[in-house]
Amino acid sequence: MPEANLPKTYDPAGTEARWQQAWESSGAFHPDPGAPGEPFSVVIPPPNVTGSLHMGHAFNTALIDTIVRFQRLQGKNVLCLPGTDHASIAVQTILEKQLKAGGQRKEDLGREAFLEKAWAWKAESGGTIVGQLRRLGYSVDWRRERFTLDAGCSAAVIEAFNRLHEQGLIYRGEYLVNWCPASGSAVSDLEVEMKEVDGHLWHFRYPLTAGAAADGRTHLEVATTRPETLLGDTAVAVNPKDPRYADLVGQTLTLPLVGRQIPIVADDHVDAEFGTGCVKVTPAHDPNDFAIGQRHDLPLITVMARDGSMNEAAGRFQGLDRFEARQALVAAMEEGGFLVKVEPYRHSVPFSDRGKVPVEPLLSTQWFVRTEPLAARCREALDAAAAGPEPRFVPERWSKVYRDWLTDIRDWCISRQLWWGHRIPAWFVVSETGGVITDSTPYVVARDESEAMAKAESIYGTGTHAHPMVLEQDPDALDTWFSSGLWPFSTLGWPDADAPDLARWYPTSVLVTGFDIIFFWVARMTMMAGALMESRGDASAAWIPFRDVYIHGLVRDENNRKMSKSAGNGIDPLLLIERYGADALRFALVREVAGAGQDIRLDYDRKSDTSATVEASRNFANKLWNATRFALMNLDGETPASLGAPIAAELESEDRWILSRLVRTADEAAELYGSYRLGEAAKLLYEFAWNDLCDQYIEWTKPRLACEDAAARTAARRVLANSLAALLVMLHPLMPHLTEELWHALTGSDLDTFLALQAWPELEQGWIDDSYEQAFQFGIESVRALRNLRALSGVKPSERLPVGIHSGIPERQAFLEANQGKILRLVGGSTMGLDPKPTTGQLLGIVDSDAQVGITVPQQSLDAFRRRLEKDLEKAEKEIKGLAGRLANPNFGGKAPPEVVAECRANLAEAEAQAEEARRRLADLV
RNA sequence: GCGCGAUUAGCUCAGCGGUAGAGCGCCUGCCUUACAAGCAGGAUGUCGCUGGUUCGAACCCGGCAUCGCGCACCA
Repeated sequence: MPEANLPKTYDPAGTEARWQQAWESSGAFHPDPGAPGEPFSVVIPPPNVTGSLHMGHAFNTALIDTIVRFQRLQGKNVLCLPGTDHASIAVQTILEKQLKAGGQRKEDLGREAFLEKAWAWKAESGGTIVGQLRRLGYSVDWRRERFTLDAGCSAAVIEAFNRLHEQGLIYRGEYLVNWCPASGSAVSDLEVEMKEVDGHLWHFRYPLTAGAAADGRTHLEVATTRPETLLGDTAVAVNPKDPRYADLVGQTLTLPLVGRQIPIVADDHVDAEFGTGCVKVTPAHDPNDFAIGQRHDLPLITVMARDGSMNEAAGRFQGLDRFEARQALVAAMEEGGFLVKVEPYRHSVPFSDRGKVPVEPLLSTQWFVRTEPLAARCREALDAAAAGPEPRFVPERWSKVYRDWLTDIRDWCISRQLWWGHRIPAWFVVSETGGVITDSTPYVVARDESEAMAKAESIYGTGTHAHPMVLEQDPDALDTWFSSGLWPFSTLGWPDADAPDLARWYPTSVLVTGFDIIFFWVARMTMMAGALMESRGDASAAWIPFRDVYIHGLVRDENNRKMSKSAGNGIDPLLLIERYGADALRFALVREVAGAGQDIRLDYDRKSDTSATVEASRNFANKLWNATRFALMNLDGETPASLGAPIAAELESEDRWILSRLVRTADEAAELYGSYRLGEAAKLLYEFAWNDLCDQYIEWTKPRLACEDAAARTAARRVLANSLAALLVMLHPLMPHLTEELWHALTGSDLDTFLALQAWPELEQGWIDDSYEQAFQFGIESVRALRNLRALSGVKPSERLPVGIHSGIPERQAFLEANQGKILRLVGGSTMGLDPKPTTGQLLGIVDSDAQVGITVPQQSLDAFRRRLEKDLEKAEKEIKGLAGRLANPNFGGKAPPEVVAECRANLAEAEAQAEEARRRLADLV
């Protein structure tokens, strides 16, 4: 519990743990779908259970939690739902690596034992992750925590697969897929990363079957970066417009080493300008060649096995690994006189994201999602929604990236030859094909085995077919992103259309995620929703699973590299939390965010595990701590509630000023938070708290808090207590633990009442007042000018000196008379004169053209003072020159808006007056 | 090749038509009892280069340069 006397420095560790525990055990963030309040919902991007969280997760968490905590303060019925992702291929890769280290393969364990291991891994990693998320103070509903492979999500996957299949949106077929030999699985296009590598371009001679052409040519020359695929060549292609080869099209070549006769075909794909203009065509091993093969009805010859070695079709190269085969083949070609030359060649090679090896385009029978109809629906929602694009991207530019990807999209290969994941709900009728699964084994898609059996019976259960009917479920698993694509509705209870959470919180309010998974995840979710949630919709796109998509940048390290586990430059968020506190880390991350979703850079010293950025936020936390400590010391047991709201009649200058600033800040902060400009909200509140409340208000009001006059003291207490309480509420989304702690200390609220569930401050708009703000600003500037003179004078700070301030403006004079005592205290003055006449022994300074200040000093430090005056003069003269130049331009007077011209004139007069004043002072000095 | 972003104080970044700001760092002085994780005062910039639009450009438009990212790729 908050201590009556707060210690001098804030210690986050105990405080944070205490409130995390209190929030969770009280169910503070466990919303009731039946409760009132506008619904606001977020499902968090589920982290992969691949180990522990990195800074990117902490960043994402800080942003989401700031948003949902703000919305809670707005009185909405907020659901923030947490969970984790089973990360099929990533986790399986980790586990297989572990097995390999122990000299085992997954086949040695068997499917069941392997899955047990995987679940054990999930339990450990998931536990670590959830622990880390708790340490950040995430205000999610842990009672609704989900896992993409839990019973509910699995049921959703089966249902989704069946419905998509029924709609003709899932099909099975043999196509060229990206095969990852390391994982032993197909992967999708998105899981392939193009990398530049230094390779070679081998030029080969393919002899004409006819011996020699009319012009005497005996062969064509082709070039390749992958000689081993030669064994699967079934044609050589040239451009149809290429005059060099026009007469050869239709003839055949003899494929070296193999002896196969392959045709010369004409195809537009071939660039006549590149190389010799002849391309070898290997339809079974290259996507472009596959397309050429389709157009020319070429045979497909697969020469490679799934482990990346050469197969029986490779003849004498069979059994060799694909890279060994390359060497062997080149050697054989050279020996046979078919090698023309070898050039070094830098080119892009597709690599598997997970396996980190080159992927092999391979013919394979897999399951696919037909994406175009789904993508079309998403594009329509983006372009045609009456109420604006759905979803709405923030920043908007990402919608173009999203749309472009949904245009010309290719079908999505969803089957994976993996064990860890959702097993595909399809059953092969193996009794039809001798007990084994082949590409031609018939299958049924069903919700479970008994439904599958019933379906199979109805189709194959008659007459000629084998009995008894034997089914075997497809051994393959689904792409992880298939279940992730259902996340916004599977977590809310889908496919139960009547699930209360689904009814209340779907579609979700905002999705907050990094741009790197727009394709993987964001687009998959909208596509899935288009097929499965569309029935919800009326005319509008109510099925789109989130209204807004807030895209944030990546966290980069001190060298501007993306922080990632694989690069080894990640920073464990817990390290920084332990050193500075979760609030400091959160505030630092959010504060770094610029408006446009730029990447953020977190500076970090790896030797000492320190970060200047986070430290600055920690210091801010400590500042708030001490401001509250100061308030408590002066409130004498009173609270904002017991004191009541400030009363206009008893307010002094600084009260009116801080209240005006407070209301403005609250309005602006609400606007910024609500429009996802979180970094700006953080900076605004930081400045208000530190500059306005602490540096100015508290300092000006100290004399009243200490004075004998009970009425004056109470007035000051009211303003201080209320301003601070409002500030703590406004900062709560950014620094939840600290503000919860301080708010309890300040308000004396019960333990089971939470700041997290309070309302955003309701403040009197009437407190906003420009004239008070201006008058007080004059006070601030006068004090600064006097302090500056003192600093120049070299007089000991402890020595009190007579000061003078002069202004010709009645309001200012009134302000000065009313605040003499406070000003004297702030500048270390002994007496204050309001006399305009400079006297000898005074150092004089300028506030503006109206106001001058002076201090009386025993000995003047004339050199420093002169330098200051010269500098003032120089500055004023420079300004005069600029302003006069502008005014002298006849076009300026004619075309610029009158108020700009007037302002310019006023500034000129001001600068001239200041210059004049400075000259006079300089003359006096001599 | 197509597209996107960045280029502002020593560092990290705001600002996006009226003559430049913050944090950190730096200089000077302060343990002024809320806070030295602090206070006060101060210094620091041909706003990447180059044309143009405008009375006026860090900001708008056209080039160029450098860095970074995405997509597509020619064997």
